[in-house]
Amino acid sequence: MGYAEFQKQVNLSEQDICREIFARNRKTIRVKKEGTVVKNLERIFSATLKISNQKGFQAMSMRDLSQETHLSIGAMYSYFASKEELLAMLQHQRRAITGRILKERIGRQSTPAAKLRTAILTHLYLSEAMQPWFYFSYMEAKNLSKKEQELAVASELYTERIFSEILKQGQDEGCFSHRDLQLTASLIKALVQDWYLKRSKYAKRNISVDQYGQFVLEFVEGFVMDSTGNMRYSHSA
Amino acid sequence: MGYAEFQKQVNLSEQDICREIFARNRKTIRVKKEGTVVKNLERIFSATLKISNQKGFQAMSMRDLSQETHLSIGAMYSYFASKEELLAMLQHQRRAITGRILKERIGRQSTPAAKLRTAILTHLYLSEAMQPWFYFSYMEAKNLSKKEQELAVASELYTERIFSEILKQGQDEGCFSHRDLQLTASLIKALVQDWYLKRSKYAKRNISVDQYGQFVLEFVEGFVMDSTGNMRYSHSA
DNA sequence: GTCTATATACGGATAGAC
DNA sequence: GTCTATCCGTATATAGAC
Repeated sequence: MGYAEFQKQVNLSEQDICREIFARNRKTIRVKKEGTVVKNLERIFSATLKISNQKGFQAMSMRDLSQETHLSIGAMYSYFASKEELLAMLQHQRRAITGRILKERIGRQSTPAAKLRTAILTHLYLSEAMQPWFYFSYMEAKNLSKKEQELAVASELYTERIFSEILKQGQDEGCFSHRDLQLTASLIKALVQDWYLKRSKYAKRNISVDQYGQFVLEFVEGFVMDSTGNMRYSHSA
Repeated sequence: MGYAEFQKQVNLSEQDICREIFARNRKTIRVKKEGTVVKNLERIFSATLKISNQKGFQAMSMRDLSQETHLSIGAMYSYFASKEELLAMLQHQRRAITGRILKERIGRQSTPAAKLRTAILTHLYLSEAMQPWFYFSYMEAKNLSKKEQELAVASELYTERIFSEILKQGQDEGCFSHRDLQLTASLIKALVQDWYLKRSKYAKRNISVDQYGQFVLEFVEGFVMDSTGNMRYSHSA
């Protein structure tokens, strides 16, 4: 699976994302015409991500946002009740999409080796397709309310657990070497996260997401696979 | 080399750090008595790190800081000209110490294998001894002025280069396998950074910095070392 | 050296016209 | 649905007393 193929299979346009957000928040959004809502939510989210990822969410004023979206401050407040709610919506949506797609794609694989590859690449490709969302989620997590912070931590642990359970299954079936499951999972996650945290560095060096993914796979598989190399015969489709 | 040994060899008390900051900023700091300055700088920096690492530097008000330091706002402004300068001082000091100690300790090693171990562990132990500083540097880098941001990026690339040059030397001498130098260095850095970025997670799991270091070494060496295992005989003292 | 009081600007949020 | 005008709290920074 390469990134191009992933993009074809998974629909992650800004429009689709905003339609989903509208569906979830139909009660609180005062504007009712779907076309209008989706168009303006796209502006609001993309502007928020752009400005926040440059100078931080706290430092972004509603006036900044108004200028970037070409909407008045009053109009924007038809779509969320407070700045904090805007932050929470972004975080929530990122988590929902990640969880859903990871689960779905890994579920299609049968062997632990294929699952591990799929988990790493899917996570990586998701973070590529939604890079500003992932970067934002990471950097702004500590500005959330206490309750939302707990959700963010839970989500982090959830994806880590996906990795560690695959590793466990592989160990039990004898195709992975015996390593500390939790620590291995943590390090894998760190490698995947570096892609979206330092994306401009990799862009400057002309490293594509496919190259990065292959490299991480080699790195991880060298550590995790048995020396008998039983991995070689189980590449995923 | 374990963390305990590192701590004995390297002096990184808050007091020493603040004395160094005073030395560098003698002209701009209006208070002149060294004892007073060092005492208050300790308060100011530790409070800034504490509050900022909880809710972000932008979200920390001077009133927050005043309360935590038990200094009035006016008094604090005797030590820096603006909030932005306070941010820059923290960043600058962290970089200066990191660069100096990394260079010094790696310089003492002779073989690439020993250098690699030393580079990884020294970076890790530094980030442990100064965890709030490292976390702060990472999370607040984008709030710096453009000029300071360039310094931060340069510093990031500098430490990455330290890794890639060791890898290069190892390849040339035939004791490391042939991998993409820059990418390998990036991933090593990502693994080391995860320690201070997710420190509370590791603390909850009772993973010590020594355990983490050993695990990262295994992970990295498995990827980088030749299968002949010529590493085994060159552990650093 | 440190404090209190204050200048000045900007923040989020809302009301009500259109 | 969107805009303009405005409320009111809080921000950084400074002046001048002690």
